[in-house]
Amino acid sequence: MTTDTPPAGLPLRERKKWRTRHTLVGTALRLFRQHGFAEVTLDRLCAEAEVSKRTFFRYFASKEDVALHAEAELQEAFARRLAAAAAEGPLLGVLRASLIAAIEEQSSSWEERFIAGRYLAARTPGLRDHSTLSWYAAQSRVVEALEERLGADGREDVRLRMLGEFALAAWRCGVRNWVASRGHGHGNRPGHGGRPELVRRIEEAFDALPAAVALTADTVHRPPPAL
Amino acid sequence: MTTDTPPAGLPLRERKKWRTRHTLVGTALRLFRQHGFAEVTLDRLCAEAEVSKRTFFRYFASKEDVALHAEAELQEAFARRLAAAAAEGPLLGVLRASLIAAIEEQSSSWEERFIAGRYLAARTPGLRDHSTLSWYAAQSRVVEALEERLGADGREDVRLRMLGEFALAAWRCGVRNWVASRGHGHGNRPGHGGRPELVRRIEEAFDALPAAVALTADTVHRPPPAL
DNA sequence: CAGTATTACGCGCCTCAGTGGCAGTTGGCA
DNA sequence: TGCCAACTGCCACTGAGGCGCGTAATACTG
Repeated sequence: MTTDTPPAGLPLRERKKWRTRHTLVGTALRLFRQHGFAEVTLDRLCAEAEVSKRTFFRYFASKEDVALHAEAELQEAFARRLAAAAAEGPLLGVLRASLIAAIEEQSSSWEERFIAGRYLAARTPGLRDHSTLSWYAAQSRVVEALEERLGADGREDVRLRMLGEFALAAWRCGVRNWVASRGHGHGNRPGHGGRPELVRRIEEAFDALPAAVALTADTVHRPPPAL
Repeated sequence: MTTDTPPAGLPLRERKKWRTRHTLVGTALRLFRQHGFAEVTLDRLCAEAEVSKRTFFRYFASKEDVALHAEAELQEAFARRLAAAAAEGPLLGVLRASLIAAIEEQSSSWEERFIAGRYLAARTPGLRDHSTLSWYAAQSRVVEALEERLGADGREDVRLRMLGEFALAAWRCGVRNWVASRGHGHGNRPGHGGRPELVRRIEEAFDALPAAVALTADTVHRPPPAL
């Protein structure tokens, strides 16, 4: 199951922690996929991963967290990218580029975990909710950091907050359509359904953003009449 | 505590149900405000309201639901207004008008409950999350209804979904700044902090929407230098 | 290579939200 | 008046999440 070697150069203690976390995520995703998220109790998961429940909660704040850990990694990468990016030109473009870059910097084992998480979220309302919330929180953090950096005041100028919401909307919309399109393609053809496709969907959503503001009822695209 | 007479003309059974729900919401808000959301157990709440816990869950899906019931009412009114509205001109304007109308159609006892809920949510992460989720769900329902009505396909044209996200963003942003401004005004001066102010904040957010798309770093409003 | 300070871990216990079965009650209606 | 259906209460149960404390491993110091 992909690489399970901890990043070299870390002190022993950190390597152990890395392994514990990695084991927890791995066994959790395996069990959830086999038996369903709700059907796997934390007690069982902990028994399987050979850690105490007490320890589990030292690594993850909730049962949902362990299933969606890949998303948390992405959110962190996004925040890092944005902090490192130069704030020049349209800020929406900066947000967009940071998000795309964060996706593309992930490893292939991340992609596996991410897809596994989305798979679970697609059939588990509780997980969908958790994902929604975590992205909203990530967006809030990002906007606050940006406000700090630019010396902006969110109470006086709401446009920056709006930008955050836009980026979040594009992400959600992109992921949504990406997931939907993965269902149709009879299995996972290579080059279809992976990260490139996800990135494409997100960019599509970003592209549609400016035009959406002025959308009227009669400029809505309707699907071709069913045959 | 405001009106507690059930809407006339209902059959006896419905009036009883109305009273049960009303009692639950009332005692819940009172207890939560007195002792904090987390400190009040459902057992205690049910004892105080003189219903069994089993019955509580026939009325509300969760402990959070009863605290934020006012928001659910507003969401429903919003959906109704939108369904009744003519889909002409810019759709964002239709969404905006429906939301504002929904707020303004509420009773004054609703306003009390709404404010009480926001007060609690402001200091209870779990409630904030619940509110966030419920609004996101409401927005999804609204967009789906609109897609249905206009015969649009969300997979082909993401702009309609984006519109939903815009409206949601304006709501969030409006409420956020409304709550923030209520804290400063040394108590609740009449005409300040009520629904008119809330509506004003939301409209402000809607107004800022189009300009936000093109926001650049050097056009961000900065607060006047602190003295 | 001692000894000591940190830090993580496991165990057992607890609270409480939320669920399900089943029996009792009450309103609607003929 | 009596039946049916909806509603409610009681009770036992599961599972998430938290907490104190004793133990064991790692890191640091001389």
